[in-house]
Amino acid sequence: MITIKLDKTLKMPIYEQLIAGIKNLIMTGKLHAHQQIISVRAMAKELGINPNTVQKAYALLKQDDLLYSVAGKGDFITENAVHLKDFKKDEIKELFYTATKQAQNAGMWIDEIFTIIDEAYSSN
Amino acid sequence: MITIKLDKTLKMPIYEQLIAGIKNLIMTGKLHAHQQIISVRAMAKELGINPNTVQKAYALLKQDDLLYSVAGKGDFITENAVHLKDFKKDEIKELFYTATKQAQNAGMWIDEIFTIIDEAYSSN
DNA sequence: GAGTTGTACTATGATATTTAGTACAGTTTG
DNA sequence: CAAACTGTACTAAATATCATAGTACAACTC
Repeated sequence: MITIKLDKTLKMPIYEQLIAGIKNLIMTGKLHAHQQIISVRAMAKELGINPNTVQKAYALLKQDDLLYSVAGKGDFITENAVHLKDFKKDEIKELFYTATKQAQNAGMWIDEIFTIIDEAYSSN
Repeated sequence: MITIKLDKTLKMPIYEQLIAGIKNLIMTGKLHAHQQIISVRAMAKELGINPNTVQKAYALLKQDDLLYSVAGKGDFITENAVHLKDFKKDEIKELFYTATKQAQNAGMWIDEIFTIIDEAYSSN
């Protein structure tokens, strides 16, 4: 059973949370190439949101070449999705960059940062 | 001359960017305790935005006990602002945590992360 | 007294998000 | 074949957030 967490109280729009959730399922291998993804209407029902919101997320994923649709059948994961980790790595690198810059402004030492990373990496 | 960068094209609201900018000025020592901050109207004029937007930012900073106002005189930096770095550190720690988790999902090794941090920390 | 300060309103416009409902062509299933 | 599914494309409405515009008032400075 595939589960995606949504938090309506967050500022982040539902469709973005859904996209992030699906990307995560792909990266963690829970969704693989050519596998069919749950239908727009079924996903909406399962998450308790509007089908239009799901469709928006799927459309954007299709635009990013992570999903392709077969008329009348459904949506499937693309081959290209394998490279998601590579694209994601660039985004993550940017995350670390801005976080590090903020840490410097806050007067943190690099060893302090390393300790945090170590702690986060080891924890489950 | 104190400058704060605003980018209207960003998704982040102007008032939040302003708050971040002021916090940064405090943390870098460009604004110190009991120092008067530029008035609501003057700040608005200088940044080319509406006074109401500045007021919103100031009100939130006051709520966070980083500013206090003296009727008829203006707004000033609180003593408490000295501890901004400590609060900020907790937020930054959270940033590193989520980034590290995402990095793990993307299949990055901890050494890879350390290299990025090192690079970011050394660059200006 | 004139000009400044913060603060408190009302009102408006723009935009983004989400939901609701309807419709249609293609495919699968019974 | 017919019913039930698929993605897709609309219109419409409700809601929330953000930013702007304008006005007003009490307190303070010069």
